[in-house]
Amino acid sequence: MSESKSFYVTTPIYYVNDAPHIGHAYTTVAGDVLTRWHRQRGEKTWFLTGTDEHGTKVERTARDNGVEPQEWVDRLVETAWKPVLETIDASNDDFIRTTTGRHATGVGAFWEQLRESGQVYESEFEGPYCVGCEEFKLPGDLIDGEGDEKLCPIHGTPVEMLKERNWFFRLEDYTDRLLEHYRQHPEAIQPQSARNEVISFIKQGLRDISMSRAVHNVAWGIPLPWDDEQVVYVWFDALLNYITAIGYGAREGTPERDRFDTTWPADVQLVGKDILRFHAVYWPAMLMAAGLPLPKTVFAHGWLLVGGEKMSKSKLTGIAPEQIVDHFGSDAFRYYFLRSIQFGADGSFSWEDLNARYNAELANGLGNLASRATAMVNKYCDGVLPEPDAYANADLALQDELVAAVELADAAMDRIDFAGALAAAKGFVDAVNLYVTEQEPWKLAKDEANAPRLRTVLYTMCEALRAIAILHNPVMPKSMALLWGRLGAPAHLGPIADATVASAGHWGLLPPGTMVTKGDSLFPRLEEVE
RNA sequence: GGCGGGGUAGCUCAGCCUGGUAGAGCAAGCGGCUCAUAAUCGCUGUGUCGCCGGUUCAAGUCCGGCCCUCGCUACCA
Repeated sequence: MSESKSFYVTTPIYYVNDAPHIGHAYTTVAGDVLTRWHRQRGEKTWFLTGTDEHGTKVERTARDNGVEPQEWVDRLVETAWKPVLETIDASNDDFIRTTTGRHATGVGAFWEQLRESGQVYESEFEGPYCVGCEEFKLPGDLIDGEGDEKLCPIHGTPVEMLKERNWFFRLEDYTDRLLEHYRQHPEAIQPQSARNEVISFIKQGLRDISMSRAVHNVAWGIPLPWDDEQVVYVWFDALLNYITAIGYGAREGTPERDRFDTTWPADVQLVGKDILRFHAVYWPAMLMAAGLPLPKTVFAHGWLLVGGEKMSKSKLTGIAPEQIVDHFGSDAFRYYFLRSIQFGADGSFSWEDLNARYNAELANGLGNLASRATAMVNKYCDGVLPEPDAYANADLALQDELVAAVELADAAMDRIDFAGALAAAKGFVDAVNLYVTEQEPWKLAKDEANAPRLRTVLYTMCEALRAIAILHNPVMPKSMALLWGRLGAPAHLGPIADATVASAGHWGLLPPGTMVTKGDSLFPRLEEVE
């Protein structure tokens, strides 16, 4: 079995109880674009997303809504989470839910294995407990009362220290191994700032951590195979989705096992910086404990800021993806967030900025260029792509710029630098617009003697657009497929999804004679919103 | 408190590692062009580069101190 390994990309699994907002969509889009780019390099890929569905909160809201937890999460997944994937045009290969059998089986097997190898042991967890909430509280969530007293933030009543019997994972044993791993693999946590935080956290020394909860406190979870009074604590259930989804634990010789062998380890695991520690400390320690390879890169991206603050429901700054997509379309949504925010840093979102960038770069830039080219081929050549005459210096210079742009974009994608890749692509669009203005094909068309030159210029424009379509296809698959069709490319070059990144830089692949059509604007100019 | 980001043009940001007295895009103004989605192309920036001090012939750029802001500092996503 030496089948090639897939380039494996994951998003976090989203907590079903949350309302999907553009922050979730941002992560998913990033994963989708990264995957599509690698797919267009001709690599085998696998892109996973899904939902995290266990825990107290889900259990409680289900009860509040008068339904069983399973019914509740089924409803949320079908009405909220899966539709978002359609909205943003995600091309995930799979969708994992933590309440499904394939996940639960894998989780049980995983922890059973760790228990057998002595890495899980029984002990007591002690923490602040609120009787009103009937649950343990986080020290950081408590509010100060009189003296040393701590109060429950919900009930305002004093919490009491309570003990609970739990199973613990020997996290402490991995302190040095994790530090050593990150020393040897600086690319394993990106960006650098995220890596620093994780390393300084680990350097404090790790402590063993409770990986289960008593059923009488949290019933909505995956039971421990060896202790029916305990369920797996949500994080130690959720993290495992990345391997259960691709067949972890499947028997040798099965297709599932095959999938696992050719997919794990993940190449890029995208996470929001708020859940970095779980992914860069607990998760790799768990994998080490199970003798599995570690993900190559965990990339923590920043938050979307609205009005300078982290988006939040309580401040009513949570924005649903549809709000944007309904007006601008999924392609523009995808383009905007990846283009205007340095991946890894926090980024400001504003409707004004979105609108401005849409009009400047998509409508006036790329879209208008497509209009110019297709309109002129129709006007001057009856819609038939002309055969170019001898190339002049300006044409050759543009061809060189294309080669450079493809290289820049490809290298940027290797760094998971979406903004860099799109900047390179935009640079080429600008170069082509300038080329058109300087070559003045509309003047050439006025004199029959210039017909050969006109043909060359028109061909160059369309061929440049072919490359532009490929370069932007991972980000804007819908409109680039349209553009591909307008150029008459499908009949000769096949679907755009099959066009490789490398072929974008090979000049002259679009054969003269194709039918070029004008069509509606790819990105119509839009009025200000809000 | 400790650690880590960030503080640069009206807005969003790059530059700082490898010092040479400041850049991009957007917005605004003027001009060119007319194939195109009133689009495109060119020209136009007097900014205390958070503050103070130091090193240097020369400092957003290196060093020290300070201020503001965001985040991390163990079992909440």
